[in-house]
Amino acid sequence: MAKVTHPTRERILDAAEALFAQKGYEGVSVRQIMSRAEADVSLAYYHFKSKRDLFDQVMLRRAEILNEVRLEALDAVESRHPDDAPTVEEIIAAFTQPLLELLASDHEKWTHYFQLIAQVNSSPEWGGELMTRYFDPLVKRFIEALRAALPDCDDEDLYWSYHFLSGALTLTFAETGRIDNLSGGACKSSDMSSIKERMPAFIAAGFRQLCTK
Amino acid sequence: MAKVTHPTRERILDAAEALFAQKGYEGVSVRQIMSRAEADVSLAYYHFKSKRDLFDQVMLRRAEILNEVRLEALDAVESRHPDDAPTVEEIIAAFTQPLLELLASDHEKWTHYFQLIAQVNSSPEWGGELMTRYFDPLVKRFIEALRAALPDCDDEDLYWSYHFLSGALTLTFAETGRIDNLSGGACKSSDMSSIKERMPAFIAAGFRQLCTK
DNA sequence: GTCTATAGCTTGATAGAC
DNA sequence: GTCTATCAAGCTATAGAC
Repeated sequence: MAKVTHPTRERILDAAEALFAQKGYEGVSVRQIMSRAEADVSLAYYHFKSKRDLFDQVMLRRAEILNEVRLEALDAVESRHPDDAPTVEEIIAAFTQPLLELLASDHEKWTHYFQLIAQVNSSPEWGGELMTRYFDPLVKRFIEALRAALPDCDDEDLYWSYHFLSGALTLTFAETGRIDNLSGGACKSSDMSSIKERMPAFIAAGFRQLCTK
Repeated sequence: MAKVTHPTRERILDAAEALFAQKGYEGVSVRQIMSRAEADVSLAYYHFKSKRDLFDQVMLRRAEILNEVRLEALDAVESRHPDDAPTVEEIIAAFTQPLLELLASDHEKWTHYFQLIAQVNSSPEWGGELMTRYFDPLVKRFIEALRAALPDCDDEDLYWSYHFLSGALTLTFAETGRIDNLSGGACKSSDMSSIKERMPAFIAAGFRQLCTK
């Protein structure tokens, strides 16, 4: 059964997502959001309790989808290994590949969401709490899978390796244009095939280095 | 000759740095900054042209120091190799070790600065431009050193590897508390010796994986 | 569900006395 | 350099007609 959603509510969420992604939570007013959504200011408070509630709903909407598709990707990898553990590369790919597929389905909206996540993840005020709230159950499942693939690894190495992965991943999908400037145009933030070819290999090598005796 | 600095101006910069780091540029008012600095609001506009100018001066103050000490660290590594190229590990260590030393000299203030950098780096609005403005000359020198250490590496692999490093580095030094929550206390954001042991090894392995034929 | 109108407050920035 | 006082604008949020 498809979830019934109000088109206005969705338009508000889309507008809020785009503006929060660009300017941050405090950098955007409800008025600017509703102007982009082409609806009256007061409708924001009809559909949501407050600005903060609107932000939380923006975070939640795609977090649920993201957690679902990543979990499916991990399940698929594990079902291909009924008797042994998947490799580190396969597990990291199951963590990153779904992001590329979501981008392929609707680049603009998912880019906004990933930009928002990158800023939340880097925020001392919200990073620890919000990333934990929305993504911890899934991340813990991935960490368990990695532990099985790296049986000699101790917890500290595993968690720090994941942390390095998290930083590289969120910055990369934030598409800030930084690498475009630095490389003088040789690399493009939006070039997803370049990322697909390189990130899992780079990250898996890091995990092996730290987690293999 | 020591640079003459006004104590009030420095107190304003310190207060602004701490608050911008915690809440972001838009999340903080000039009044809050001046309240923390224990000075009148109007003094902000005596010492700085505008809120934005104050922000720029916060960014610049420690960027100059950071670029200087990192450059010295790279020079030191290279002067130990008059005839051959330093290793990838040595170069990455010259990039990360100075941050740990600055933290050891004044943990609180440098932590605020690194938290600010992490948020700027992840911002689509400012990340590309500001990181380029303040850090590009230094980063380009490090990339040239890495190119010499990895002679078969093509530019794209090199720049993407640096980008993954940048994400891991800025998130790690932002000390958001995320890894504390995720690991259930097994790892601590503020545990610099854990970072020192792990980050250069993780990152250098990634560089080698991508940049070695 | 959508609008007008507005309350109550905070913002960035400045003028001018001392 | 430091203060008081203030402005014009923008802010979140709500009340109430339709």
